[in-house]
Amino acid sequence: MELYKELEFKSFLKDVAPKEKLESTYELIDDDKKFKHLVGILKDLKEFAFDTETTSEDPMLAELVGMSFSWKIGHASYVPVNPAHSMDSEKEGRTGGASRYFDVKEVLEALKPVFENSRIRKIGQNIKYEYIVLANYGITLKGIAFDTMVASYLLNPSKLNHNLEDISIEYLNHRMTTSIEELIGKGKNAITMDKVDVDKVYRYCCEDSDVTFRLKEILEKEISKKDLDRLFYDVEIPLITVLAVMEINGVAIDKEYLSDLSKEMTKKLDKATKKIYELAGEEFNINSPKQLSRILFEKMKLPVVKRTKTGISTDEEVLVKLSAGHKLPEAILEFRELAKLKSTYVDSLPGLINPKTGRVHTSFNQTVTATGRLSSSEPNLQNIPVKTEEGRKIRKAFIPSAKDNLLISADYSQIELRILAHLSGDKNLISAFKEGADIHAFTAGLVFGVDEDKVTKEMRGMAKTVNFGIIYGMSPYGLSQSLKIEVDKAKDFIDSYFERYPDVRLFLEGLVAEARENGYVTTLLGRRRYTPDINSQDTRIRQFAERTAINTPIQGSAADIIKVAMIAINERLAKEDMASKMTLQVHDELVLDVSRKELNKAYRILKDGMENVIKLKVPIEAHIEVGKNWLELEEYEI
DNA sequence: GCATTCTGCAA
DNA sequence: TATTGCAGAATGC
Repeated sequence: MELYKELEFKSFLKDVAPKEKLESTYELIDDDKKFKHLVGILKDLKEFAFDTETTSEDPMLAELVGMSFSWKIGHASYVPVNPAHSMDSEKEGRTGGASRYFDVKEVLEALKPVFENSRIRKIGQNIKYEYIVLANYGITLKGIAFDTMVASYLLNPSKLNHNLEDISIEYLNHRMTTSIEELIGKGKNAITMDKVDVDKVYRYCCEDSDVTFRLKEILEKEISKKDLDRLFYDVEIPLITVLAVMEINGVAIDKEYLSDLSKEMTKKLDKATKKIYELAGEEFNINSPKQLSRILFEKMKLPVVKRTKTGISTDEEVLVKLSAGHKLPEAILEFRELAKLKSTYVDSLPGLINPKTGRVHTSFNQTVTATGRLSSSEPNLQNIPVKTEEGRKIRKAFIPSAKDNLLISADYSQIELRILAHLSGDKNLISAFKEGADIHAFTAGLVFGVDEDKVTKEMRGMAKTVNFGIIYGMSPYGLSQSLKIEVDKAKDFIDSYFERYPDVRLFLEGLVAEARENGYVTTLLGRRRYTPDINSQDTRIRQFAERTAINTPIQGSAADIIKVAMIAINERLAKEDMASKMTLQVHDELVLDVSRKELNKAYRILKDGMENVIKLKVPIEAHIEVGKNWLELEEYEI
């Protein structure tokens, strides 16, 4: 559940923000002389903002159709280019008159020394996008110095959007002028533009660079005011390049294996479907909660366990309970598992393979989560199944990029509890980690008052649930639900936990107090999340704010640590000129695609980078596995 | 076609 | 009435 997400009074802001033009001059570069002059200027600059116009939103498929540049307040220049495949533009009558398209190859050849000169500072809005587009033209963008999207995110990570439009309204009190879509029609882009369009459109492209450059001047001061300089310039900005390279690397997928798996699942699904129809006495859409409710609760008259906003719940928890009284719910559960895996992963992943590279290129989003974590989309490679046997089969489709390569996976062991030990300074928790104890068994020993070797599986399991719950700011009721015990029992459990870890309690209470006092909480590296609901009159909303005040510094510090590790590991891989590539990050796990020759070297860099780049009051441990796919990994140590 | 709801996958 | 995400299918406008 998500109670709090910053509202974006979008329409409101759009109505009140002024729309008058910025005091700016925009220039269309439409002959060779002007272009040469522009290149001459760019070469001698200390810094500039730029923006690319492309044919696709996916940078891995995008072709360049124009670029704008701004290097002083109130000015921008736009260079229209023809993508490589439509060089017959002259025949189409696109040249001559006031506008002319330049050949993309010639433009980029002239600009390459500028883009690759790290002494010229580059400013952008979502500049990871520019990095990837240019990389696909053989240009390595160097000197990335500022990203307005990332800056806006650090200033307030709870915002839903960090697009240029919204940042411009918030910090410049300026509403962006008409979008290209509004101007020339939806679905049209620069490829389909004619000469007249370009004469109109260049101003709007220039506005993007102009606004980006103006925003940088403001946002850099805001970043400093909030003491976010180190986090921004030493972590988030260097991370942009790391993420761009990971996205470009992509992951290889075993298409044939997935195709076989799909056929196998179709058969199983057919069987499950028939069984369900038989048990239900009729055919219906099993995927529809509405139709399923009719069958389960009206036709079969099974008991109602819980309700949703609009009807009766048929989720997993409910079906498990109903399984005791009837065979149908169990059959539905089996169907659900297969249908979910097939549609979300098995059948969708092949369609996301890039035809040029043969790999899947996820987006690692740097400005989405409220806590500082990354997110992954199109496809989300951070939720590939692992818990069930059927689900794990999907991991086998994730393979190295070459036949002689292997995957190395490294994951942090109990990173969030180690952070809790560090931040709280709790003696018991710290000594547990220093001794290398099994933390859940150790906790069980303390809470149940028995020696660690007397801890049963059940006791350990309960302690594990409590350890997780602590990180989420859980209530006695929450724990009682999770452990399926009485609320009083759960309360006793939590009380004895805090009795054994007294400084953890003080620390967590301190976080809530801090949120009330400052209006925000911070992570290890000073990342902020505001807690506007911490004094709400509404108990539910206030308690939710209290839980986020507890969870954010822990989850966010873990995000800080792995980000620093990623930068260090990438630097070392590059310095050693290695062919091994970082390909995935899953919150507490990194995956590298390595050649066998480099295995030991990559192992050392990975292990040392994850464990030693940041020092806590307790050791940080990374567990390393190697294998020929993401399923069949085996423990690896040198 | 787009937004909402329910559901379920991960750390 | 346990934190953070992304996405597919159904549904309704």
